[in-house]
Amino acid sequence: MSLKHAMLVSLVERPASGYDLVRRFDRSVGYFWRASHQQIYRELPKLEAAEWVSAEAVAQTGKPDKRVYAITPQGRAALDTWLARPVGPEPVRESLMVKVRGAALLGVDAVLEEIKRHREVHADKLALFRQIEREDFGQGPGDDRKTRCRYLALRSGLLYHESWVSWCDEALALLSETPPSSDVA
Amino acid sequence: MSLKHAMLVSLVERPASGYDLVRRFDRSVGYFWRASHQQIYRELPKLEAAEWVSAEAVAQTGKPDKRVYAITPQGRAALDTWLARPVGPEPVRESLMVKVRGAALLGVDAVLEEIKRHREVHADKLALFRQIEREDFGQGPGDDRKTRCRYLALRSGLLYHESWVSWCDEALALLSETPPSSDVA
DNA sequence: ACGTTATATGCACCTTGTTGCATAGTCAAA
DNA sequence: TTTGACTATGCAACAAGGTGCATATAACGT
Repeated sequence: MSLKHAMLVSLVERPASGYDLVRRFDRSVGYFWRASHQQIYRELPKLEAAEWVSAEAVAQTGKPDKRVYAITPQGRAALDTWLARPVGPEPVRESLMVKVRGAALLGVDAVLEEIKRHREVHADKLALFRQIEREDFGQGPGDDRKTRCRYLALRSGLLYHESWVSWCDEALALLSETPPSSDVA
Repeated sequence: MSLKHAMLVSLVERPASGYDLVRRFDRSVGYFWRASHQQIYRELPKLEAAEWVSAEAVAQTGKPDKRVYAITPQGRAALDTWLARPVGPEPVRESLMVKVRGAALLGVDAVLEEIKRHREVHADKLALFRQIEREDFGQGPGDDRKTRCRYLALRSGLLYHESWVSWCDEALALLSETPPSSDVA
């Protein structure tokens, strides 16, 4: 429900083309909301039809023309409404956990590999986020609201990947040492 | 992609009707994979068409008739294939974080309420999971594979909600004390 | 001349998930 | 006797997301 709103938030900062939005989603916004370029380009005409954004064609030299979108007052109002509307946490969907449940019944080997792979992915993200924390927030979370919000977004990613790495370690320890015959014991 | 497989895993334990599956998803499986009854009933004919499950009509006294589904050897094979196929972590999609990013630009008040609500939800889950941990795993994670997998699923939920509660506390502290004029300072 | 990378935009098809509605039998309580 | 709770199963419409494919300009290197 909130791809539209994530795009609006991005457009509040400054107007952008579809391509710009894709890149923003790949960078900052993408830490907490993934979207493919197909999805984004598909939403833009809808946002325009709802008059939440206005579009302007911009000719460029040396590059293809582009369409630059800006948020409208109606879009801004829609965003305010959405911000005020309480929404619960996203429902959890973890296929890794489905596999762990499967491991209980079907054997643990394939899942151990999978857990190792997940650990690696999360550890990489964690290292990246820790580096950003050192570089951008070595002096603390900052004083103004904007900086602190960026800091909190980063912290959210940090805590998330930290807890996953911890879990993977626990899981690898517990499942590796389990005697193979334990399921019939 | 893994609602089908989550259902198969559930059916490996024992055959079940659609209604049984719904209840299992609401209870144990639902800690890491949500599914509505509409979704589950929609998948069942597809699983049957793929011959991953077989169905049998069962007449009951005192209750409506039901269709009981059991996993087939082909279903079991499909499940093994899926377990062995590496899949990355689920993409992150956190509308709360989109709102926090919005708060940086549009004001913090609505989002503070939202964070408080999230904290409450996560704290409730956490309390529940801690209670289950005490009751079922007071003596530790257990010795056999099945128990340990249940334990790990629980741990995953625990760590997840713990990290959210921590984040909410950080966020409330940082955003409450931010001087309201800081965005123009 | 040829491939690669970056810019820039999209369509088509399919799967997955949500929302609202619909039906029907049994049982217990009010 | 009606109301509500539990069992049991679904359809229709829509929103959201994923996969694959398609196109075009222009800079840069080889």
